Formats: sequence, structure tokens, C-alpha cells
Amino acid sequence: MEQKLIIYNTLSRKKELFEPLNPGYVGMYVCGPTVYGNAHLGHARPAITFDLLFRYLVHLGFKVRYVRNITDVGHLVADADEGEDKIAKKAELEKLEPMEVVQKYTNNYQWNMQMLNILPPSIEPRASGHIIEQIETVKKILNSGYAYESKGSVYFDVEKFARENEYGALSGRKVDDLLSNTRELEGQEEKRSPLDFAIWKKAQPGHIMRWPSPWSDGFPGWHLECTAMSTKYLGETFDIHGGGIDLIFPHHEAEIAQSKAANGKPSVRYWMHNNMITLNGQKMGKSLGNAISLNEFFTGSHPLLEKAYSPMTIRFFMLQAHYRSTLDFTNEALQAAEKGLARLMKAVGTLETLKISEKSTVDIAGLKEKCYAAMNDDLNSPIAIAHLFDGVRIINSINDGAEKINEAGCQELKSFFKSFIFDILGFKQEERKDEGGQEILSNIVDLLLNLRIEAKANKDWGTADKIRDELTKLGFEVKDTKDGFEWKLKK
RNA sequence: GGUCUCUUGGCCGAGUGGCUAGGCAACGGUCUGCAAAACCGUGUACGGCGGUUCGAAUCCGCCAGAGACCUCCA
Repeated sequence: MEQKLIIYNTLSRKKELFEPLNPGYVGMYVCGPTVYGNAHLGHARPAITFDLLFRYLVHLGFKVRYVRNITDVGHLVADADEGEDKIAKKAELEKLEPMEVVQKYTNNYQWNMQMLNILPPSIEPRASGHIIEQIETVKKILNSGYAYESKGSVYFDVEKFARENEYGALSGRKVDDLLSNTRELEGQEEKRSPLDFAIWKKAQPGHIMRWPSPWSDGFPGWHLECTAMSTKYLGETFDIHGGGIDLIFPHHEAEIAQSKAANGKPSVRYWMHNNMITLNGQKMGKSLGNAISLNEFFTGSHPLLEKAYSPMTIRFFMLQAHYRSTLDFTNEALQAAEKGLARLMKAVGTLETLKISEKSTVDIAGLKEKCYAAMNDDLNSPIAIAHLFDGVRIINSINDGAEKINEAGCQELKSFFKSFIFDILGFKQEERKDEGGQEILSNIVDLLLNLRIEAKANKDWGTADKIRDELTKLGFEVKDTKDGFEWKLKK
């Protein structure tokens, strides 16, 4: 663990040396998806960002517990007063059990993540499986005096909390500013202040997702699950909390307040946030209606896509940008990424066949150092990848005889190059899909046999026989017919 | 309206006071009967106008444009 990892902490707005609470161990929590639709390109960004962090921490020798939740309850649809949550609404539309909807999209998400070669987290807890913990958290917050019950719902008292604690540090917001900006929404008379948010919500009569609690039959508030589950699995204070930059306010700010109110101390030491994917300069988001699902990327079935893009192309595309920058999606950029990745992977193959020389003319140790330096500087994967392409040039130059490498250098190059590409950046060799392979094969055999007909017409019996004999050797049965040929593949 | 961020060569994207990533495309070369592929090589760009400085894409100010958050959102 001689590498010094620096990460950007959203809370301090500075790059800080990462030092875990318990030496050698890291606890990290990342906000996962709300499973009410297929995962889109935007979901891939935090998943890949924090997969990179997870992989790198493990590579450095840390023992990491990585928790990424599945939100399957509690998020309210646009109007807070309706009390109808996203999952239930979708269930109504699709005439499915809420848990059926949740399962379907959870499966889809996990499958997409697997395609992207994202390692499964250590624990993937579901909000619906932690209702008891969330009720306990509500009780703790009530006991600390920072929440109040109102008509069966329980609200977090933001103004009281802010008077006695720091509130808004993560997002840089002040309570006064927030108050002056608040829109008046209907049906908020249960709350003392518009800034207050529900930590327990009484279910309306028609609401299907509901659980008993001391206050009402209802469901937990939409920020509470992360507090309850991170505390349960990582402790009251833990190292890293990640998520999309759009979650900073109000979600993460609410989490900070809830944890402090419930446990009396700050919960998270390093806050990390990935930036957004844009499409034609606009944020890609489900609610904006411009989200392209990962399934659509993998199959090319979206009007905006010129072709299908493989999971590894998408992974490479994202890692070629820093996680804290916005990344603009275009077909051109994705196709550039596809070609670049192919060149990188090809060099990995070439690496296996390099000729060893007595002396070495290349500096492998320096290259390796630069790659680590890039990763240590707030996971600068684009720089690391740039250096790996220097490695590609070195490998190709050795292969061409322009440079030389000795046995030790070659071993070092192989081990570090592969560990960066496969273990840390998480790329994998993709097999070409064999879809249409049969059709292509068939076309090729037809092509050969048509050539044979030409040869026969020219009385070039040598060529004609050669084609038939070679095909036979390969396992084909070729028969001449009156007006052409027939063939089939034996076995 | 409030808060914040961004503007880099044909495209995507790093960097951030002097050493001027990388990928794709383009161009040149090697190879090849020709072509393709592959490989090697080549690119002084940082929105505009001022200022600070020996020196600025990098710091400061103004202007223009774009975006994010303020509401569910990755």
C-alpha cells in the first residue's frame, strides 16, 4: 500500500489524501438506482466511476466493503402531496405487483452492470428489505428532537436542525436562501416549514406499498433508506459516500442531517460525486425524456444511435473522461472510443508475442509510475489511459524491431499493463457475436462455389478441383447439379 | 430570480503560471502486384476584451455563450 491516493472531497471542495478510518479497511456506500425503469447511460456513470474506485482500492490492498443500494420504495412522484410512489405508479400502469416491477428492473440493472464488467458490490441492500431499520432511524431522530409527527407522517425539522447544527455545507446552501426560493406547493400544511422533508409518510388509502409503523400505515421517506442502510452495514461513521452530482441536494444533504440527528455525529468522511452525461449538451435524464437505455446501446435500437455499441466501448468511453467532468455523448465520440479500445486490446495480444532481447531500450518502470500517479490523483483514468497508449506505442515498436526489451522488462510490462487494463480499469476481451455468422458462412461457400463454376467454364480443372477438395477437407459435402451446385456442412 | 460550474485544435477529451496529454479523424511514410488492413510519424489549440506577471490557455475583472442545482433524477 505504498501508493498515496488523493481524492476530491465534495464536502471540503478540495483534493485530500485518502486515509481510511481503520487502517487497511475501507467502507464505501454508493447510491444505486431507483428500479422503476430500464437502466440508461446515465446509470452507467456512477456504476463505472465507483467500480473503478472499488477496483483500485482493492488493487492497493485495502479490504473494502462496498455497499450499493437498490431503491425500491419511497421515492415520490413529482407532486409530494399525492403520496404515490414511483414504483406503485408504474405497477398500476403495467398491472404488475410492485415487487414484480422492482424485480424486473433490478434484474435488468444487474444484468447491464455485469455486461459492463462492473463488479457486484459486497452488499446490495434493498430499501424494502430494511423497513424496520428505517423505522428505528425515524425513532432515533424523533428522540433527538429534530423531527415531529404530523397527521401520521413524520417530518425532519430542517430549520431547527440548522439552528443547532451545520446544514447545507455539502451543497453550499443557506437556509435563508432556500426559504426565499421556496415555491408554495399545495398540500404542505402538514409541514412546519417548506424545507422539511418526510422521513415517514402516511399512505393514502389506495396506496399499495405500505408497512405498519407507530405513526401510521405508510412508507419511509425518500432519503432515509441510505442513512439506515449505510449505518447498518458500515457503521455510524464510514469512509466514502458516492453518487451522482445531482444527488448532492437535497438527497445527500438530507442524509447528512438525518445521520447527525440520529447518531449524533457526522457520518461520512469523504463525499465523492460523478458528473452527468449530456446528450447534445443537455443532461441525459429519465425525467427529461432523452435517456437512452443501456439495452438500446448494446443493440443499437434507438433512433439516435448509428449502430450498436458494446459494453466495453461504453466503459472505455466513460473512463476516457474524468469522472468529475460532464461527458457529452455523440456517435462520433463513441465510435472513436471503439477504435481506440480495439487498438489497446490488440496491443495486449501483441504483448504475448514480443521478442526478448539482451538489452532493453524502453523505460517500463517510468511508464508504470506515471499510470499510478494518474490514478492516485483523484482517479484520473483519462491520463492513465493516455499513458497506456504510450505503452501501446512501445509494444508495437518492439514488435517492429524499432525498440528492444529484455526478459525482466517484458515481465514487468506484461504484469503491469494487464493489471491496469483488466483489474483496475476493468476492461475485458469481448468475443464477437456470432449472430449472422451462419449467413456469412453460407455466403462465403456460395462465393467459392461460384468461383468454381467460373473455373469449370474456363476448363481450369485444377482450380475447380482444388476448391471442391479443400471444402471437402473442411467438412463440406459438395455436389454438382445440372444448373449449379448444392452443398451442406456435414456433422 | 438565487447558488455554482463550464467554454481547449475537425470531433471527443486531459492539463492548469514557463517543460505545450491521449484517442478518433486528417495528412505523410513503411509494407503490399494493386487495394484494404496493420504499423510508424506529423498537429502549438485553449470563447472575446482588458489587467497582474519576466512569462497566462492556466491568476483577476468585465462581456458573450452554454450547462447544473434550487423538484424526482445517476
